[in-house]
Amino acid sequence: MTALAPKARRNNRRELILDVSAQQFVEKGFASTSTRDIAKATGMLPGSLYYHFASKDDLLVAVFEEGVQRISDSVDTALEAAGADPWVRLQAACEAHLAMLLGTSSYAHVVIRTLPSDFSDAEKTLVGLRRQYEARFTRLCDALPLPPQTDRSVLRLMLIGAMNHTPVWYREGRDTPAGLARKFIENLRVPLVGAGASEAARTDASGEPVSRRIEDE
Amino acid sequence: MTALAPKARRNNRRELILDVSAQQFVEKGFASTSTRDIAKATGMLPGSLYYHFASKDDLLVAVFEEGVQRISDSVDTALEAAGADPWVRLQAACEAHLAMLLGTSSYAHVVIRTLPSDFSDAEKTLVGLRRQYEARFTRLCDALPLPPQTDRSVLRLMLIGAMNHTPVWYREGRDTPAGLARKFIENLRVPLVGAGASEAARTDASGEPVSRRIEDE
DNA sequence: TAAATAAGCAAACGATTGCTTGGTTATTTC
DNA sequence: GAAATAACCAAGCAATCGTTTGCTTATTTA
Repeated sequence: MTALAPKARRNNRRELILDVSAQQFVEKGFASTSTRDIAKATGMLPGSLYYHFASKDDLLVAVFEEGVQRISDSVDTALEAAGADPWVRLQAACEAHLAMLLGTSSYAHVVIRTLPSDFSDAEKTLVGLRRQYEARFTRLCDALPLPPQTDRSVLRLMLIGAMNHTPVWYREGRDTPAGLARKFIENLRVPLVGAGASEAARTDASGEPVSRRIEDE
Repeated sequence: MTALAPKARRNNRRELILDVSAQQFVEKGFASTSTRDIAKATGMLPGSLYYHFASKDDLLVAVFEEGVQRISDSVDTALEAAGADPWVRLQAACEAHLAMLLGTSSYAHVVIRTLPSDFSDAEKTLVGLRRQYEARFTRLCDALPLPPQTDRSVLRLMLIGAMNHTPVWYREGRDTPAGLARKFIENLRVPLVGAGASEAARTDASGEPVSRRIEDE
């Protein structure tokens, strides 16, 4: 070894700083969180943060990276135990995603809330990280049995948009991540009835009078 | 008259300030937009803004109100011409919502992007305005012919979340608001095929017994 | 034409911002 | 036990922030 890893010597408060930052970024937003706010919550002086991070932007990138790591791990773990059915797998991924987003940790929430375009220097990094994570949903949606003309990209983006909006309205007790994931998938899933019966009710693509949903009976 | 309306005398640059503010709030975010930025873009001096608005927060509230007004009018107008079919009506509302959100004007975008909790003083005002607007979607979703156990609140919140996420990924030319609205609705609409043939393909998603979508009639 | 007022300028206030710099302490390593 | 270094303190810098205050100008109204 000798010239091996630096390996956190002694108590390293880097993690504490990250925890506090994630929480405050979610509570007040990045721009409205001052480095002094973070320092105070960690029990340090403002300048001491710069021993661990080069800049405030750098601190956000670190929180973002940790958030992507955590939510990715969570989804991957859920998928390993999810079996083979494509809809069940997608639902499991959504449940893991929502659990991270609505849970006590703030890291995933930062990933969702942060607009990469607000950080022109790190924009590519942030977009790349998020894309790598969301690739999981691309694959999951590609595996779904869907009518041939379905736009799977739009389906995926709908689902991601719906999930990432939950922090705005979610109330603990009234719902659960698992329950929401189930309802989300239930609302998107098309019952693939045998023998293409479903196409009968499909709409005319160009937006004009669409076949009615319940017309008979 | 004598004691009648104040009635904008001469050129009133209030509207210009609002336009500029809406644009910059969307571009850089509220906290990262300084009053000096806004003043410069209007050709005024920083202090002059305070002749028209009492504070920066006040300015945001004004933009927000204008945004709610515009998107509400747009949706209402679309609904007047939309006929009676519940799905067609919902799709028309979505198209109007998306057109405002993805169009050139920034007002609606501010409404979507602004987190009321970031403005504790005006939080109730902002939430109230947004709720009044979104009530339109509550009514539209209530009118849908859906399986009895469907959670219409979740359906509505899914749709709103999906729509409000579009500014993140929308690219002009590749999609249109109308096209997206159609795909969104298409993905949510369940083809009510005759005689419940669909149940065959239903699966129990997460180990919980999921009530089937289409069971009766 | 005189008084009133709408609209904005000019200049600065105090507070807060992200960050730097030089020194200090405690722990390791040799 | 000496040298090195990880981790932080103490103090402050320059820039920017939202906002205020007093004054000027141009347009209305009477």
